[in-house]
Amino acid sequence: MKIATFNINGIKARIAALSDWLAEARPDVALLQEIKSVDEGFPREHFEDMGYRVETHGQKGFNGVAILSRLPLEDVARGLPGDDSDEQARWIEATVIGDAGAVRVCGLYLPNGNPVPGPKFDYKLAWMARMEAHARALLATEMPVVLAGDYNVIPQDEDAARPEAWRDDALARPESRAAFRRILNLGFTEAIRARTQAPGLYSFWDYQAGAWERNNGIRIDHLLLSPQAADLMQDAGIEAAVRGRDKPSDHVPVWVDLAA
DNA sequence: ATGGCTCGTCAAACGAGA
Repeated sequence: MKIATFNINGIKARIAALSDWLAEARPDVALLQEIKSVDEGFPREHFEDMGYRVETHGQKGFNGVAILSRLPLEDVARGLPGDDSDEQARWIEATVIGDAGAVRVCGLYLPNGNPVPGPKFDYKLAWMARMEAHARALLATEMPVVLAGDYNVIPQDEDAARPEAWRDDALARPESRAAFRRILNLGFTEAIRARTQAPGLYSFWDYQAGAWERNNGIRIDHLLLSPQAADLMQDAGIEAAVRGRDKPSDHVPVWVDLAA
């Protein structure tokens, strides 16, 4: 079961680029962030015609997450538990029925948190505390669980081409990194880092200042595997070349392949 | 880089992103 995360930066602007990548990479599950669309505005039929079931959790203008799946889905849930007053569409999860077993898959769009300090940074840290509590509950099910998405966290300095430029940014602040490690330390395995410790692996390059051409990137899109999911991992990768195509998102797909 | 581009908005600048 190949599971990918991809922050597409607007579904309407990315139909072609996303469709091309789906057709060539053929992930079983694609977790999308920043669809920037309400549910009724998502081009559902286009992706159904490509063989994908479509589940969305959208909102007007910003944020929004979705699951595309070639495999059956059960028990779809929308919204991160822990704060009924939170209106932002940043979490969707479902159970994917694979040929060799079921996997609970969560797609997340973690808040950016800039500027620091301020209410947006407070919201980011509160959101991460809620995610930690929910991740603990998911681990207790003892199912294979995958937490995949745009974390807006640069875990370590080697995950940025210019770490000094991010030192005071919400993506690299010690509080953000500590909150990320708290989730990881519940018992999750980060898919890419289970495969390689190499520096220079990025999943985002800014549209500005020739960031892609200069390879001035950061690694902020991650897949965290529960112990039961990590035991099934076959491979993982980052599709960096997608950033160099026509009308690209500023993020690229990151994926894991599980024996499930 | 105190923001050089891109997206969505309900139609022109502006907020948000990272």
